[in-house]
Amino acid sequence: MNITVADPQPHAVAKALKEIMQVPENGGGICPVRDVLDRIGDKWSLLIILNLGAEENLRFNELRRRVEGISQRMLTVTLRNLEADGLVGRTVYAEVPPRVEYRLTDLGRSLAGAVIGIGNWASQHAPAIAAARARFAA
Amino acid sequence: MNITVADPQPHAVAKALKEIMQVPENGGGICPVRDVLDRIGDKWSLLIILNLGAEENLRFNELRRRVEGISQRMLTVTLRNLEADGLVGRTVYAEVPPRVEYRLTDLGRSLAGAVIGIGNWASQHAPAIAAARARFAA
DNA sequence: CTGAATCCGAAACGATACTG
DNA sequence: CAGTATCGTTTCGGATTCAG
Repeated sequence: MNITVADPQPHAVAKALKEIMQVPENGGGICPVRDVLDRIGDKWSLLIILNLGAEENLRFNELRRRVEGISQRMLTVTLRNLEADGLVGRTVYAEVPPRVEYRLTDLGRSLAGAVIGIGNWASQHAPAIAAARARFAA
Repeated sequence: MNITVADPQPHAVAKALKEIMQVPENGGGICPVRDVLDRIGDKWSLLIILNLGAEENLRFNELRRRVEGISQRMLTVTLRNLEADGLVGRTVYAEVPPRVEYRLTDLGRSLAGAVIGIGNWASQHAPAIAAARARFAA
């Protein structure tokens, strides 16, 4: 199953990109795309969002197992940032041992939907990138 | 104008994400999404791709002016990486003063199409993120 | 189990100077 | 114009330790 953007003509892509990259006059001079990419463009944010989007909710260590290679520190730090941005919600259950569940907010889930396009692209074109890299190395 | 993914049901998003995040058995144990995000998840790659996607081609300093804040060094470095990944093409004209044009390859343009979803999301939800951040700061 | 706090090395990044 | 080279800084992120 794939959810993809309709494959547009090159010109349509260019037109859409021109509009997206414009800096709104009333926005204080900052491009919203820049703003958002600065937030989720780090090493772990998108991976966490994608994994959270695949489930209803996940506990801290469940999430840690899925995001292979992430350290405890970075998972904590990144989750706090995503929480501050309103993309991830955090629920603490007063039990012992403690249980904490993370889930995407509505905002975060809408982002996950947008990121599916990247995910599909990555799944389909990873071999092409690997091939290009091998070619370039020579 | 917007090119968006069809707004799917939450369950459809989850199902799509589960498939995307799976590690293929034959892929040597690496998730293609991880692989791609490690490449384009740096500070400048996506911005360069988006700007190149908005035009047929751009010269070095044209591109530099559009990607506000990038240093000459990082523009060079990032362009070389994108070239190595087969996303950007580079054409040198033997003139004086020298002229070098950069353009997306077909592969790069297909990625730009996928990133439009993020761009649209960013344009639409940047205020929501800013609001969440302000709320969280308190 | 879920964190916070500290330390420290590696990598990313920017500034500057120089070149064909 | 379009880079390359070098240097210094900053930031990122991993390892470890401690705690509720």
